[in-house]
Amino acid sequence: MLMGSELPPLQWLVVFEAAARLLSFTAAAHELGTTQPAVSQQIRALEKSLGVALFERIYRGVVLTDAGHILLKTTQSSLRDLREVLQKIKQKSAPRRITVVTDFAFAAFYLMPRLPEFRGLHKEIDIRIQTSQSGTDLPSMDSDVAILFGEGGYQGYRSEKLLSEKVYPVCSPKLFEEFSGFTVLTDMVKAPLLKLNADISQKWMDWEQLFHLHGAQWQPSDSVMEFDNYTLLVQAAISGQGIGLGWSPLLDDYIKSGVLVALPHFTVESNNGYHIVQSNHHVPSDSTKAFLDWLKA
Amino acid sequence: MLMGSELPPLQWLVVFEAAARLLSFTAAAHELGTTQPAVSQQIRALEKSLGVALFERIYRGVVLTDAGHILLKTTQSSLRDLREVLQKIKQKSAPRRITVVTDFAFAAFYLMPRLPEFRGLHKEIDIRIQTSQSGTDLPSMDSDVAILFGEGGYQGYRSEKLLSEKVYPVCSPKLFEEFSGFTVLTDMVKAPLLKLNADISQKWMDWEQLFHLHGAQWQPSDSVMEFDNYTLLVQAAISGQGIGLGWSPLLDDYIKSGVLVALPHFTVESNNGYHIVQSNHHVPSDSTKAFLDWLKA
DNA sequence: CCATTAACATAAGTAGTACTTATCCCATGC
DNA sequence: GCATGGGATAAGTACTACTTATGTTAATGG
Repeated sequence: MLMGSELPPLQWLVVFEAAARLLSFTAAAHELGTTQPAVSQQIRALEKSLGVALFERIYRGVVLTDAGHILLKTTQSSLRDLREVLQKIKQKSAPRRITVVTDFAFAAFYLMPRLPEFRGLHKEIDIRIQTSQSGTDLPSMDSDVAILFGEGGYQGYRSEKLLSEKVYPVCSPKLFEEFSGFTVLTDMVKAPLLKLNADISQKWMDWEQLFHLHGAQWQPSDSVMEFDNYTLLVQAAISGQGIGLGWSPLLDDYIKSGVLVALPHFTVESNNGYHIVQSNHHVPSDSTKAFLDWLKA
Repeated sequence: MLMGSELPPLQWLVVFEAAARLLSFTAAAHELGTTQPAVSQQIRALEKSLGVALFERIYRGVVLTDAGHILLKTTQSSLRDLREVLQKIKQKSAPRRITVVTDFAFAAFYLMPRLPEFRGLHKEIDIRIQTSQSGTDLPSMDSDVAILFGEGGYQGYRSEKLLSEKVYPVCSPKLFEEFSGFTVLTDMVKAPLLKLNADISQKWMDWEQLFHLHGAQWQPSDSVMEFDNYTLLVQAAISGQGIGLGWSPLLDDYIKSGVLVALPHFTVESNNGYHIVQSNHHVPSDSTKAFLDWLKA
């Protein structure tokens, strides 16, 4: 008997993959160098262990059920990954593709603009960026390295601080002139404040904390615009709709090019920041090391 | 004997994973409900079939070799994926996480800004965006859906046009005033033209084609700035450094908010565009369908 | 310095699984 | 209504892989 959470014999999945791809038990048997009854029996066993039909038996052939389709997709990608890595190990060649997991803001404002530079240095390495809304879902990430915002110290992972959180208000040059610079904090409420929606911003600094750190009291006023997304907030700031919070160095390029103006008087820092997070159990490949060296430089 | 490209018995990998995780054959045997020699033999067989040592035998235990580390990473993620999907199928529950593969520009300018809206509609679905520099590497993508730029008609895939390529020059409002609008094409060479580096732009329209389609001759001049990355080019356009090419609707938000001004006289369209690409063999899940319906609306 | 211990390796017998061969069954098409 | 081509079933067999028993190794302690 099979235990609930245990895997069935994985050979069954190899047989299933061939049969599902070819939509024929006979053809699958031929490809696998075995016989049709062997395939038939293994598929039957797999279906029994799952309690779900994977194929519908039709006249002269089979078609996949919904469950079969779902299983095929994952089976193919997993088997392909395994085949690939086993091949690589046989040839003793290092992996050339690295996957980086991070959040939308870091990907869009920091990583993507800089990646071509890395590509210039290491043409042979292909970087895949993976972003997810459920940002810190560490256990399910099958990445070489993650770059996550937080306090650091992730259980079961090595983490290293890449950037400390450093926040300053930013606005368009036009708005900056209009108010002839903002010299005291209370000036700022004259302009609309651009704010990230609470469940998006997660651990990021918000206006309330910034005011508090400067010894001022934040009072929610009408002149606040909420955004679901940092990209949209930055766009609004650029177009002069209000004052946003800028993370250094995410927005450095925008400030350098004059699209945004920083109000450095009101800069605040915290113990949070972006961390390079890697699994304890994995030794980084040479490609990963090259990427991290470049990132830290 | 084992054929070159074939997989070894996958049970070996399950045993390997346990042994590598626990760094003990005895403990792995205990976890798997078997005996230490069984583990020892399977590891030996796996190492023999790969021709590489996976463990280094040290006093009272084992440690992973480099090859062992590499194999562990992929093995863990693949086995986790398989366990997950088999569990899901047993419970007859639909997948709730979908992975979208696309290019940097589409991700940064179109998808990411709009995703919070989708999240509002479907809180239970977690969207993962995966971008890669080797954009159209279709066979190796294990995604639910890809959104790729090109002509459509990918071998072995269903594709459906999402957006037609529609390009117009864009610049900052300031530059636009400065030249009191650009009314004829040749006006445009007065300002610096922002250009994507050839090996990045791939199939995208470039200035040469745009001039050609308007019956004008493009002559490379000094007033051209090259960029490795569309994000950087757009930043330069926003900050008034020159005229860039804007893809509709990627930059619509910027134009709507007044950060950029479009020069619609010179709009050109092509048969290229962004296509929704899905594998022929996979039936989209309900989550995927919901995402695609939202995307097309 | 030798005995003990705790890890993995090896060897050989055994048990159980899974493959093969042969046959059956069913739906279609001529 | 018979031939065809696909999968299902059944039973014997062969082979794989597990178990038990023993060997090997290296560090520790008396």
